[in-house]
Amino acid sequence: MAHIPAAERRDALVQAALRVVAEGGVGAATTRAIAAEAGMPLASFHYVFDSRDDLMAHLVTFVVGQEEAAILPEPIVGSDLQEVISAGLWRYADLLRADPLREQAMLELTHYALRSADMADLARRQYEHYFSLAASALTSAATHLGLVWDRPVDEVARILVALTDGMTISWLVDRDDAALSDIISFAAESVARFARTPERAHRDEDDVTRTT
Amino acid sequence: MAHIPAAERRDALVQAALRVVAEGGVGAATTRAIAAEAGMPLASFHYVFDSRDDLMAHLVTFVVGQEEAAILPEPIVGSDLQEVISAGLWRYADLLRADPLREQAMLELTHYALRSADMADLARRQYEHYFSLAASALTSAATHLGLVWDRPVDEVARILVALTDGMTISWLVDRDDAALSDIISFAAESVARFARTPERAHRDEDDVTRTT
DNA sequence: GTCTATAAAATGATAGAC
DNA sequence: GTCTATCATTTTATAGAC
Repeated sequence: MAHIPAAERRDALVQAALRVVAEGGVGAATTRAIAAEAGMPLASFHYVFDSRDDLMAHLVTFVVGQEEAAILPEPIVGSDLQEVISAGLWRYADLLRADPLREQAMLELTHYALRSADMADLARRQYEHYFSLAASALTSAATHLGLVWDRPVDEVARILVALTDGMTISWLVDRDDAALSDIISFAAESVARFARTPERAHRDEDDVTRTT
Repeated sequence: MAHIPAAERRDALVQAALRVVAEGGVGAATTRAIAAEAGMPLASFHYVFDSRDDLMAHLVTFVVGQEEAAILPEPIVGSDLQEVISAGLWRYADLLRADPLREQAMLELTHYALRSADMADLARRQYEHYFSLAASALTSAATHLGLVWDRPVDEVARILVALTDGMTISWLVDRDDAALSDIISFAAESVARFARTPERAHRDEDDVTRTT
């Protein structure tokens, strides 16, 4: 058959692997299934990847970049912080509802990565990336509205990511759109309370930042 | 060897399977690995279970009951609702830190169940069970303190479960105890705001009780 | 470089001796 | 009822023809 650059084959196989994982879970991602999904003979798989684990590591790395591209097409603007956060969460929620299997695959890949000594670090980086994305969105939103965060923005970002993961699992399990809406409302309202106008000096009447 | 009642073998295999999943993930839960962990020959596996899927279904059912026993040993009392919720979440967090692989296994089993047409319903029941446990804890806490929930307690329970799942994943990924503490503080404070004293008549300025 | 054919290992499931 | 030995399939990985 035609000659295809190795880099191109690698990309095609990684993307095929994501589709296979989305369709049938990590367990369904056999070398044969992936090669077939990519329309290649099995041997092409091992020509560009050392092993199945090699590809899986590349897959985890790949999906992190994908998530960024999907979630941050452009910054959200609005006049109310709660509204802005809500809109951002809804954008993710729409993504989730449009392609549930993909988000399910993302979570499964995180768990898969955590099981391997080598890939566990990839999972950590994946989440650091999420935190960073959330923090940057929160910072930009607050700045735009002339607000400052009451707590370190990294901390607020973490909470937002946790809420997102939680609502994702919840919705994946029962597909309850009303409940999804409830969680988004709660998250937006609760997280927005961490921002204040900078005019008002920071009160440290309740310094509950750390109880460890 | 000695005769062992079938029911006993089934229990032993299910518990062995949970240990294997905790140790190496769902992918590591082969029939051989499970039988070996239970100290039985492979044939005993198929003597009491029709197939691997048969056991996995029983495993998912089993872990739901386990989670209940672990989380609800006795109701938590206190003088402040936020404190009570925080204490409840800390009890779960301690469980998580004491046996991280077990909670990781729980999440993986949920994803595994969602992949199978038959078991997807088990996952739904699993979460309905979680919601119900959370709702009952929230009701009892509020009642104890003479408070009523501003929103349907089922809705608040869902949010609490989502927060729990989110903080679990977050901690499993980076094992950051300080971040865990932050999320618990946030959750307790934010969720507690949904409760009010019943003396004050229910205002229906924002009647958002049900959007189903 | 590409692909068919096959080796090597792992896995689900069972037969049949005891 | 229990367990060893084995089958049948699947899967990872590679050899070797083109």
